[in-house]
Amino acid sequence: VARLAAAATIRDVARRAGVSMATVSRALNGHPSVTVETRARVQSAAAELHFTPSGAARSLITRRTQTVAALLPELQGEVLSELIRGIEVAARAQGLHLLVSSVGRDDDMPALLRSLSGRIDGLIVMPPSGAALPALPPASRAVLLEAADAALPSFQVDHHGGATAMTRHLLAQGHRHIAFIAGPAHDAGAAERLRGFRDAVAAAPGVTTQVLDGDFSERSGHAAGQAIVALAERPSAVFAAGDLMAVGCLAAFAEAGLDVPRDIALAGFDDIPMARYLRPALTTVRMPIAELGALALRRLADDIAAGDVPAVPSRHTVATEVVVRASCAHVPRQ
Amino acid sequence: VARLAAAATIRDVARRAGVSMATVSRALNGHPSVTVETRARVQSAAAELHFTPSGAARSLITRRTQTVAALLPELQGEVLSELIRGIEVAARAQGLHLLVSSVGRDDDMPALLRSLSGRIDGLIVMPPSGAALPALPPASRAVLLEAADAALPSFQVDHHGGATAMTRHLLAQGHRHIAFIAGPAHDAGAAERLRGFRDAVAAAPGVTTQVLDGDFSERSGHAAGQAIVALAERPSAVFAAGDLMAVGCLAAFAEAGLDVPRDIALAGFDDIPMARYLRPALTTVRMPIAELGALALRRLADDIAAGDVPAVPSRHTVATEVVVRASCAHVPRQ
DNA sequence: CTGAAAGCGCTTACAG
DNA sequence: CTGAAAGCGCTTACAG
Repeated sequence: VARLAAAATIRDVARRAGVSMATVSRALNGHPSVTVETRARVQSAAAELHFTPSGAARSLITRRTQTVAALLPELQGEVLSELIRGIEVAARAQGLHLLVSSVGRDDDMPALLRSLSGRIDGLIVMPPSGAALPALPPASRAVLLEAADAALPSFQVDHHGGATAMTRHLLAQGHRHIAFIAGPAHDAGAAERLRGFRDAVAAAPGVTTQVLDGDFSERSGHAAGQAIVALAERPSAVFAAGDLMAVGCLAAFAEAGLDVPRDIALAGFDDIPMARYLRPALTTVRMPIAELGALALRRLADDIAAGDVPAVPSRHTVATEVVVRASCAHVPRQ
Repeated sequence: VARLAAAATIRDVARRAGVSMATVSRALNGHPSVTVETRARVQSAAAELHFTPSGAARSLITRRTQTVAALLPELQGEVLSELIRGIEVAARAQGLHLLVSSVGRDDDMPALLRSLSGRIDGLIVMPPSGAALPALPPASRAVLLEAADAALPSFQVDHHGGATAMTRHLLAQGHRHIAFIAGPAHDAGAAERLRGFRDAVAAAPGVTTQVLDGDFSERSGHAAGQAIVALAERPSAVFAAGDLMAVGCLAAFAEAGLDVPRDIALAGFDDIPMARYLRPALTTVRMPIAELGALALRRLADDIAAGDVPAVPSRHTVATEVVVRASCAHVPRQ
């Protein structure tokens, strides 16, 4: 039976170059105290043998794996890929490998963390919506995403600020009766969006509101849209806490013969890729997801670089942006 | 300055349990030849010290890292997350960690592979569109995605079959003049879709076709749609090689006052999330992306488990599915 | 059933 | 500038 060739080790290179293993190590790692000739000899020996140092062996002695893990919940397609992209690009810029693992609410986080022990230099954790933060090993470097903890650095989207900004935008357009389709109560981000909406309207006298329940699904948005259509006093604008709910709401309005934005304005939150292709295109709140991931990774890399000095916990909030499209039109004053 | 606590090692556990390191290792790894009492003593000592074995040390001696890498191109949001999800879930089921890295066309693949040496048991590679397959280290286990190679196992979507099936669907609906909006020529999948379309119409006598250029972007689909509208003999159906191009095409038709599907039928390929929310909802070809990733991972895991016996190269094709929605209607025979 | 010892493939003070 | 040696934290024949 044929066998896969065994990889060359530093010992093979040393023998071939006629030097010690220590010299091979120094030559290949760019240590200054190596003659140009020696280095050249080592390099060609290494090349001839296709030598690549073993990451495992190196990690064992240097106590660095050049790897970080991202533990992420099962997210919607676009958000997940944006987040991974942001983290991955930043990781590569730092020379770090990225291990990803999704974690469901009933997954065994402790077991996962144990299996990661000695394989990573730190981790980025985004707990599943509504889940408690898992206990992290005391010696581990970690950064939190969309969650906060007194002991760890964390990065969160400013859901409150985004909802406030969008609500102010609607108010500025003249809307005085606004409905809000909320996300699930157990989701911290959804709760913040609702709070942002409430805070913004509280600051605007004479505005009436209506809050409808939703769960971020298109279906729940559709149901909310139907409920809004049936309302005795119909709002002039609807702010859905998630774009998918806005999509469902839009369909319900179309079915009821309501034109958006002429009869009723509609805004969403998330800026999913579909938002700009809807008819009318959806006004919404964009979140810097990739940026969020990149910031977390860079902070983690900094903390790792700091060595065994404990990280100073700190909370960071990243700003959102209102993206104005056709689904919200100015309401002329009566 | 405060310090992060150093993690306990197997030596600490041994001392605490009053046994040798060998016994600790055996007890913790479920080796049968350990007394229940000894195992219990070791386990409680390990628990008290929060001991978790070092992955690096274990990898060095066992020559297994329990980790595989996925080298993926910069994909569109949904495809990337589906693929990662498929691979990740399958990896977890096998007890493997997943390292992900995106690789652009001008990224230094060899350097990346070198930095991965000794950190992974194998890899899944999906080369960027139009890029040559990188040289893989001879000793590495690898599986290819959306590419083929004589020496490696590979998994590919059946683009040709999907395009053929969709074309047949259009033919069966009575369409005799069909336009095809092609993807970029350098993309192997796009070329296969075009070939599938051509093969299907070649088998149907008396059918006229028209092939327009596109690059998978909405913009190029929009341009193609405008060109189709301006055609002297307008086709009764349009098959866009990608959903985003279908979206652009649909917009061009709407601008020209053409109703889909009454005036003209439209089909896409990919089944992006948006497809079902379009008005009319888009008939398209769905690809089992998560399944593709899962199959590749499982094959890789099998090859790894086979030890140093070289893998038998083989090509696998995963089937697609025509998803019929409102954008294609039956054409009554004249 | 358990222990002492060797060794996985590197890096790094310590000498010279 | 270079080498011999120790050691990172494990696992596994080999004895007993």
